Amino acid sequence: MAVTGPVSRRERPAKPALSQESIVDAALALMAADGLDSVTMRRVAQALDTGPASLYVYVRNRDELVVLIIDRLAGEIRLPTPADGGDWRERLITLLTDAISLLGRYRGLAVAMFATVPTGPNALALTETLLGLLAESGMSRQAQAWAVDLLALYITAAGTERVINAERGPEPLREHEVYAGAAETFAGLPPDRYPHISGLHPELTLGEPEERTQWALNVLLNGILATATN
Amino acid sequence: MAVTGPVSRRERPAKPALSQESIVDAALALMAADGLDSVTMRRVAQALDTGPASLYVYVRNRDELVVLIIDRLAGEIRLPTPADGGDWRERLITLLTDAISLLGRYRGLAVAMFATVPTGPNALALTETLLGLLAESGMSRQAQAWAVDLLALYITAAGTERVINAERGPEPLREHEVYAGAAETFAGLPPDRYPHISGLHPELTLGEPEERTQWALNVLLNGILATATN
DNA sequence: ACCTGAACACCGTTCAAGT
DNA sequence: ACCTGAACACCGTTCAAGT
Repeated sequence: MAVTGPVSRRERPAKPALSQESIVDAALALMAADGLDSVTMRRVAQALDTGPASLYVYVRNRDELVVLIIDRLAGEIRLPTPADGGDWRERLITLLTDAISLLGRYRGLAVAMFATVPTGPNALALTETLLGLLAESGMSRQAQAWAVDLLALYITAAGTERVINAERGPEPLREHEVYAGAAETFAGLPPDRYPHISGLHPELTLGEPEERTQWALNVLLNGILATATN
Repeated sequence: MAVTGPVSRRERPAKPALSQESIVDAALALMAADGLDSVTMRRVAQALDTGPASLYVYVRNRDELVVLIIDRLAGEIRLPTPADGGDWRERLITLLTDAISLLGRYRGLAVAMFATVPTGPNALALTETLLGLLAESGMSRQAQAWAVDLLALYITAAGTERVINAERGPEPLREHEVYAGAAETFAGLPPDRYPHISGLHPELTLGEPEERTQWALNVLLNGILATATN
């Protein structure tokens, strides 16, 4: 019958060779499904069909793995080119909006970015692009420098707020809980003790996240253009 | 000799009665010394001379304990009264600066605030005060509502950046590492690939944190006043 | 009702031993 | 050099059993 020999035995999907890249791949799959908290050394190892100790050959520790994940995801943001048209401000707002949306797509990503100064190649390319757009604005050099920091701070912070929407998990989205919870708390407050909070109903809970973000980005750019750096 | 009986035997500092308050007290002591990560149920229990299971009588879980800690710390911020003088803008900036400085004093606090919508009494009092000041500004009602959110987002984010300074731990402050690290990374970058980053030296790393914060707060307020809410 | 010892189901990281 | 089983030192939370 069939010749015996180095037959390709049917196996589970071929165990991928261990490498820094394959480790980040596996981590990213966990991240996409269940957020950064689910990216444990043990679970990443399990996904790669090995033990946790094996990962330490390619990665110093979990923090370094997180840094690698962040830079990989930073690479997913499309950087605008001059060919895209639009003035610096339009292109900048598009870029920042994209970044916030990415940060909101992975639970735990935005929070993790506060703990790290992103210096990976993709993060640097992003900073470079950001600074290029700001350089076109005509603002002072010091304003450009501080602006890039402030904008990075804002998109990271805004990203943490968006994440609630992406909730999956066992129980079906908590989005309702959170929003209703906040609105409800404000609504149920005694007006004599909290006159301003009560009085600002319904404005406090009005507006879609996207609308509020666009407003905030315009606030930042208008403010930066209007504020002296000394 | 001495009368025997209900003598006060020399003991270690009297074991305090367990209560939600004593638990938060113990947690806060750990927090002040080593940051939020060091506030584990097991260590809090140990500080109170009991086992971790005992805490669950007074606190649903660790998350609830963190919420209680946050509100307790929110109570430490001095709220300005009309007697303080100054217009709304001055008083607002003072309040926000104080909040950022508090958030920077406890490692992990600011990051934790992103995970929770603070609805404790002290946090609400802070929001009420903030809205009161914004109400004096003459901006639209919608702008007031969105502004309080944006300002809260900013102070929390700014708080996370400050924390590095408060580093203690075994190894003596990493402050140098971080700052030098960032400056060094930027300085060592190939100018042909990163012309804007390289070209913006030394502005990128210029300015004390306080100076940058004051600029950012003015950016936010100027921007808010200059940006329509629709 | 309040408290707790012991257990359960996890973590990150190290290290000696294998190939 | 690369890989790994087993261990170490931790976690949060639960639960049956005590008072």
